[in-house]
Amino acid sequence: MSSVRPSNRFERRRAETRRALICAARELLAEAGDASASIQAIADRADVGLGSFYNHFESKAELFDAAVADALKEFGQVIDEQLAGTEDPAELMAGGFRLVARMADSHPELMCILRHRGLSQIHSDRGLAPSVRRDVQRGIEAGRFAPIDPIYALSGTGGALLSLVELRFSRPDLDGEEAASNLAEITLRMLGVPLEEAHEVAWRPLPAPRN
Amino acid sequence: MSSVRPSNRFERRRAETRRALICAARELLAEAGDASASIQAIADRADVGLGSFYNHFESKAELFDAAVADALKEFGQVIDEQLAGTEDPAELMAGGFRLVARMADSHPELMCILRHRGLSQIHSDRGLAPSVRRDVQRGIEAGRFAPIDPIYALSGTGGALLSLVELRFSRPDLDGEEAASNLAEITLRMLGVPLEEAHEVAWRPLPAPRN
DNA sequence: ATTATCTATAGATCTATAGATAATGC
DNA sequence: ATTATCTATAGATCTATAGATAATGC
Repeated sequence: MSSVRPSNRFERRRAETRRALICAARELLAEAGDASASIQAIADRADVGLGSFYNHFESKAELFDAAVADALKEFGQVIDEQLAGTEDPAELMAGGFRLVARMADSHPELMCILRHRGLSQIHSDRGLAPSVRRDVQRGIEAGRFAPIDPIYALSGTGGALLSLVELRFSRPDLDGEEAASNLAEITLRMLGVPLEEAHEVAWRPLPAPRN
Repeated sequence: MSSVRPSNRFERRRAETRRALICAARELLAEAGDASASIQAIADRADVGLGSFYNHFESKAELFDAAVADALKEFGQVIDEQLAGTEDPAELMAGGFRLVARMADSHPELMCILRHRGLSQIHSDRGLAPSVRRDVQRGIEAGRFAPIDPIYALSGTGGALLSLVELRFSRPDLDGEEAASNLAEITLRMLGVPLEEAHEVAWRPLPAPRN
């Protein structure tokens, strides 16, 4: 799964073309909110000949799927990295919500894609889902969360997270930090964390961002 | 807002053409999951001349927006009708979740549209949002739910509901009733309903469906 | 020699309109 | 007479490919 460093210049050049196409697709996906850009427009944005597209992808859908997967992967990496030092599953969950709200400002392209494609990826094995599933499992085992089939916990938390993303875009007038803590708080309740505890964790100061 | 009964045959014919176009758009939207159908294909499906499209809509997006609004309106009506006799806000909320899960089987077209377009409509003033907002408000006033700004309650419950819809489609192997009750239960917790009470309400027998 | 990329283009598809036709109001 | 609908089509756009060009491996 991990991308091996291409051995020779041919493969590097090929990989670079592919990367440029995926990057262009991510941009256009975020700008339009859908996959309506023409292949010509994608190739132009990637500064790549039209014919090259067909060297890498059989259809536009295939490229956009790859672009979404790429964006979700980066999304998961950013969050995981920022929360690497946190152990408590409840704090991890709340931290995730609050970092996502901030990413609406710092990584708008990523958040636009999540907003439009996230729902169908809630149970995907890429992006944030595996981490969330693991944290839920851990929280239940530690008695921090009430016992529940993780698939429902994942659905509930994922849905709440996506609605937070939507809220950040559709209501930019609202305070992002406040929205994130509020939604984090009620999501912790959803997982069975007592009311006072959920409140405390969701509004606790965040660990300082890494580099 | 309510559609007045057209007075003469001209207006009825015009309304019928518009209705056929919206109906066709709903079908194609549900089938493809996006707005990629051509205007020609829409007109064909509606059994209407291509030129007629431009008598009613300026662009494809305008028609699809109208189709989504139409679907959401019907969605709200179906749910409201089925839950007309229920008073308790917690029971209303749980009932909504469970009816939506059933509608994945009984109204698949409606649910497909909700699945792909619902997130952006969470705070809309059409569809189910106004009813949910009202029920949340009532539940807080009655002390059934913990106090919270309704916009966050709406975000959280809406997100959980949409993830239930997604789950019904992406995992048809799961028991729909069980999924609905589980997600209803944790959503009630989210609103501050005590654990045992949330469980009881979410698994309580539903009122018999009305004709 | 091999392989990726690029340019040019054929053919398909789509949008939007013009002008003809059919149905209704008054 | 008026208005909605329908048919036919011009022009734009898009997809996919064929063949030429450029870069690298061995």
